[in-house]
Amino acid sequence: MAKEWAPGEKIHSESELSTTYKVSRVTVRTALKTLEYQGLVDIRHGSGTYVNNFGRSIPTGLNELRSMSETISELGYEPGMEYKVATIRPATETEIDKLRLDNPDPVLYLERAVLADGKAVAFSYDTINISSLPEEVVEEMKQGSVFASLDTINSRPIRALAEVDAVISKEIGWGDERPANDLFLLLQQVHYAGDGEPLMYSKTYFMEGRFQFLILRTR
Amino acid sequence: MAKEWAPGEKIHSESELSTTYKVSRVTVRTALKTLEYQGLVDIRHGSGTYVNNFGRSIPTGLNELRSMSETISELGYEPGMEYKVATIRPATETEIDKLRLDNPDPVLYLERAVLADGKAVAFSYDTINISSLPEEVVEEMKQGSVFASLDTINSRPIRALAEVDAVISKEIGWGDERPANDLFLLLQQVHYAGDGEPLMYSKTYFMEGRFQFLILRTR
DNA sequence: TAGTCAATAGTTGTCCTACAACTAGTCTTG
DNA sequence: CAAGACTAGTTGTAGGACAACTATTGACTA
Repeated sequence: MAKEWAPGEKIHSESELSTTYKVSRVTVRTALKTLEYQGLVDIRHGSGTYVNNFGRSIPTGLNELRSMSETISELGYEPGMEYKVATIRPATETEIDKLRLDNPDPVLYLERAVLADGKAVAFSYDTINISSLPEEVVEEMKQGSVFASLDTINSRPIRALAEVDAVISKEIGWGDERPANDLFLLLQQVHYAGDGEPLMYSKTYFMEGRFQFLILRTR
Repeated sequence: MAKEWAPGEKIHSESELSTTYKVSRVTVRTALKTLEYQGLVDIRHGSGTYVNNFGRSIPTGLNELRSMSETISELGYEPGMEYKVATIRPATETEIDKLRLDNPDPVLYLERAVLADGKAVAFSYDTINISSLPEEVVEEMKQGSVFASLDTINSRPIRALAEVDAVISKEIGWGDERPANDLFLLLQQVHYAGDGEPLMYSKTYFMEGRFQFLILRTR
């Protein structure tokens, strides 16, 4: 369904949409419900469906799960990654907990700088649960995009639970692009696969000001 | 509908739920769809609906729009507010923009400390659009909960667009409960009413560590 | 025996028709 | 002029049917 009713007003009725798009009203309804959950429209009983006033001005927010690279390229920058560490080592206690492992199984640990147009915008410390991944995919992840590699075996994460914190630390990041005030916004999150298994535990430290974090909150 | 299928497994079929709860399958479907959007269940075509593995462990996150008081009391603390400033004054330029006003109309400006069990957890700087609010409600807001007052005239915000930042500043907050490191997590948000009109523009500075910010991200 | 394939029962997705519940404007009436 | 009744339009729910898909079972084959 295309984005044709752009402004902030009422759109056609469900029955009308149903006939023009040649699908049942039920299908139209579920589609509109989806838009409502995304905060794009407002469905009012007995009245109609209205495009929300901010509408197009919603940039991609934290609610939508995207890889860093995707987000960056969508914002119009050239995404990149600079690998500092990429090793396979036993899981630490926190990682065993977060990734729901039983023992200190081997995990893939990455330290990377996230680049936009060649400039670092964040430093990322990621731990990937490789217990159920084929060898070649793991090798691939040591160099390329983690999400892209997971895509090839069709097990991209579909859900993530993230915690946000403000952090001051001299220990975070490297190179001469570190912020002078040691100030970061920490996004600490666990990514889950479709079957509910934890795939990745990552701590990403964003340099304040180089990134905008938006959240759509609804009742 | 109660939370009776707690574990991480398959729940009854839609038709079954439909008969037991004596509602149509359409209604059951929309309810399940809601749960799916909230990340609680996973609906698989041809197979069934499954309770997601983390299930009950999801605490109330930023995705859900709640008043500070509600959130605090849900976490088991006694909510409170300490008013420092409560005046009606002309809107500043930023406020005109955020609240979509035309002129420097009068707005209600509040500076408050958010308390949990009597201890400050955040400092809030709020600007409320009073152009379409009755006088007595505005008076009420100068002392009580803003959300509660809006409830009485049935115009509680149903949506908010929030931006998160990490902030270091000596200018934020007051009293001897200020953090020593001047570190805050800033939640800068505009609240919208059901008709899409902006109701409130607020900047809330949370003292790092006294609050947990969770976000559920889905595809 | 082991492996492959076909059949099948169960489940979610969509469709159709009908009606209930609600909204907002129009018209009537005092 | 104001208040209430009326009404056309819209969303919400109901029930029954079938399509599309999944996972298991059982039969057949190598």
